[in-house]
Amino acid sequence: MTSPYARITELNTHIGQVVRVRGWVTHLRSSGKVAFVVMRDGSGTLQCVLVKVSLPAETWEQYGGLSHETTIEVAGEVRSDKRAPGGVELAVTSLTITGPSPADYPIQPKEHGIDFLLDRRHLWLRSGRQRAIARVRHEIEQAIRDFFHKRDFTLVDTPILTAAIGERSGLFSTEYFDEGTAYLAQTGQLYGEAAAAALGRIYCFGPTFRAEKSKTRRHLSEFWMVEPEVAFNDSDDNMRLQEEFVSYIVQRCLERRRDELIELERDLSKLETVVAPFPRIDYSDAVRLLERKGSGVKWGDDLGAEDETLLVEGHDRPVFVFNYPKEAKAFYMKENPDDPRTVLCNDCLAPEGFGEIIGGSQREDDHDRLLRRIEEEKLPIDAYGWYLDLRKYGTFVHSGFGLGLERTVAWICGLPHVREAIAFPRMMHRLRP
RNA sequence: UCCCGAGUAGCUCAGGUGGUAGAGCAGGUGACUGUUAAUCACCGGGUCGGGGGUUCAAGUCCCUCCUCGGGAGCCA
Repeated sequence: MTSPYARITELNTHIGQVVRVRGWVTHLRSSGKVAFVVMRDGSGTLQCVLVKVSLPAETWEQYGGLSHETTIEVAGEVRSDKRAPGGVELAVTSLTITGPSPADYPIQPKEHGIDFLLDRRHLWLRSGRQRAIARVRHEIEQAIRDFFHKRDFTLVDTPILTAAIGERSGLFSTEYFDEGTAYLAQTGQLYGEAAAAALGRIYCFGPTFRAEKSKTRRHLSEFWMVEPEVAFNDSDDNMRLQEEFVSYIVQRCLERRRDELIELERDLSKLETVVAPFPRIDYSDAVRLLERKGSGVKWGDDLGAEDETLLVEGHDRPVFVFNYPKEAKAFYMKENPDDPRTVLCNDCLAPEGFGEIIGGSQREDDHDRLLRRIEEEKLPIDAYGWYLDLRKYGTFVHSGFGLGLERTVAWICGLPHVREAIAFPRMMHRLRP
């Protein structure tokens, strides 16, 4: 009487066989003498059919003890049936409750407020939409690793606890033994530059932290970023790498996560056009274009979220905006030899108003110019001694970029807010669960 | 930090000009042999975010505080 365990996703290879399935109850429907239990095992969902007259009384009794999210083990014959969602169902002969669930399970198959759901994120993750997002995110992460691995990049894990270094925006800090204050990393880039001089092509991929008191659909206090750094790549090489990278990720999701994207009601035609090369707009041209479109932006300003949306209007793939004014960008970006007011850098703006997913640049490789920029920004020179060494001992042209994982997940899945793109989002007003 | 918006049943919300609260879903009970977020009947469920004020009377009007959401700045 011990039939084999099967995962729901593989049941169509067991038609006519008796199997056991373990999982959680997601829906209950009863018609008196026939009852339906829809269950989830993590691999898929399955409709189980219980017919009163063909079941032992105690098995039928068990049905009455079921509620939403009860953990059960069922056994029965796998049947092909047009009336079943997915075309396959289980004709139950025995049912065991292995984990009861009280009747007050809070998440119903209906609309809820975002605050309510985020307070119950640990349970919300069980819903179909959240599972689809998790699978697309996984595919994106795997695609990122495969892309770089195939191109002979070496993964270098950079520190999360750092001294004061990186960018200017808000830092999380903590006491660090006798060394004073440590800061949670906002980027692995500077360390990536050091590693690029050792290994040529590297990338880092990990969590990063920004303490800005920011409350918008594009912000998290903790998010994941992938940052490649390539020796001897100039800014043009850098953009070519970006467009090939982004196209690869999108096409791979279309190929392997189509079902999830359809469940998320994503318009796939908007993703199918994401193929390199991407259009490129010089910053100064972008400002002129924005002025014509009625934006209040002036040369020298960074571009706002609304400007970004205006720039990608009419494009069916991401758009590069390159060579921003020096003042709008970080100290480590290389001065543009053709226009010293600007630096060799680019943003990559996702279409449909999803905004900036990549920031990249060629790095300043001239020791003295970099030193001057550090002084101009009034950054603590002591902390940057090792970074300047990279220019002192065998300087080299190099470029890299950072791609925000959650923004990319949000774009590909069509999510209005990045908070759904990560299992347990960290935001200004949210540290738990 | 600034600008909007919202807090009413477990959840999502409705409550013209002030007269001490209502729906759907969820929960409970019952009916139903093929349901698809099943359907139908009945039942329980509320310090209307906190405090203060105006008034015979406040969910409703005024003040204040709190919490949250959306956006801005900044960024991936």
